[in-house]
Amino acid sequence: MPELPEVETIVCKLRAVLPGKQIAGLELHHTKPLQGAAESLPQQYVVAVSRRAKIIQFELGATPTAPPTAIILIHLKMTGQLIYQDDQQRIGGGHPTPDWVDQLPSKHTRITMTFADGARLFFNDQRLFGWWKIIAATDLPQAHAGLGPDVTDDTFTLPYFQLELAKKRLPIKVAIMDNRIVCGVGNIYACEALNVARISPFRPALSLTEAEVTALHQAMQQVIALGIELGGTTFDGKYVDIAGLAGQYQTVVRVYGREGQPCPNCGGLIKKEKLAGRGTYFCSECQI
DNA sequence: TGATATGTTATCTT
DNA sequence: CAAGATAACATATC
Repeated sequence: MPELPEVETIVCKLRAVLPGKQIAGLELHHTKPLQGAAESLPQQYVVAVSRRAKIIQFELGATPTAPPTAIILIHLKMTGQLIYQDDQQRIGGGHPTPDWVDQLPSKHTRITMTFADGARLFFNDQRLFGWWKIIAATDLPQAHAGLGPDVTDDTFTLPYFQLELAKKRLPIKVAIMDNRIVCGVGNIYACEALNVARISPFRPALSLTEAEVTALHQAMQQVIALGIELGGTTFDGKYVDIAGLAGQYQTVVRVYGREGQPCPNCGGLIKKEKLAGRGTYFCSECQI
């Protein structure tokens, strides 16, 4: 489920509670999602919680303020959730399912992380696409190899974007969802950004004019920033009111999931077609 | 029953 | 070799 705004939201919430906590252990309910040495984790402290692309990072050290020596990398993929629970509160987020409110661990809980103070962090994932990787801090650059700049980062500059697009004949929507070009734009926000910029998802990337690339660059940053501000997107009517877990971007969504409805730019008909295997929503009038 | 799903990557086919 | 399309991962829901 999660796109970058949802991941960023989870990271912010966990950053408020995890740093300083000492890990007691990991309980593996399923072996597939975990790679790396889980036996090295007990006694380690969470020093920081960070993010790169859609990868959540728990930086671990021997004391609460030590430089991190190991990092847990977590990818939620389509259906992952991270839910933190102590005796006061339940926070976190990810794919909206009954596990948000049910007793945990549930049948979808793959990993439970326990802390010395009794708090627990549950990793739930219906489809088992998500993963945890435990690596040495020195291996972090290797783990990020091949990733382009984050859409939220200063390094995602307009000249860089122009240069990359000028090389590709790919449909523009496929290009902006390619992590080698730019990280953090998933299917929902790709559709949204192209609508804001009034560009057809099917246009070859290198066919965009300089003005169009500029508008798209800005639109991508704008829709991602709004997504983060609203705490991500929760496309599930049952859980939208659950404080601490649901996002609100779905209340301002422009085209995604709105086939047959009017375009917010021009009132034209929003259509849905398949592009590179993904549902693609766009205005048939103004996205040219 | 079949289509679809907010992600990424391997493997085909041109 | 490269671009582009398709399949694959595994499960749930409509």
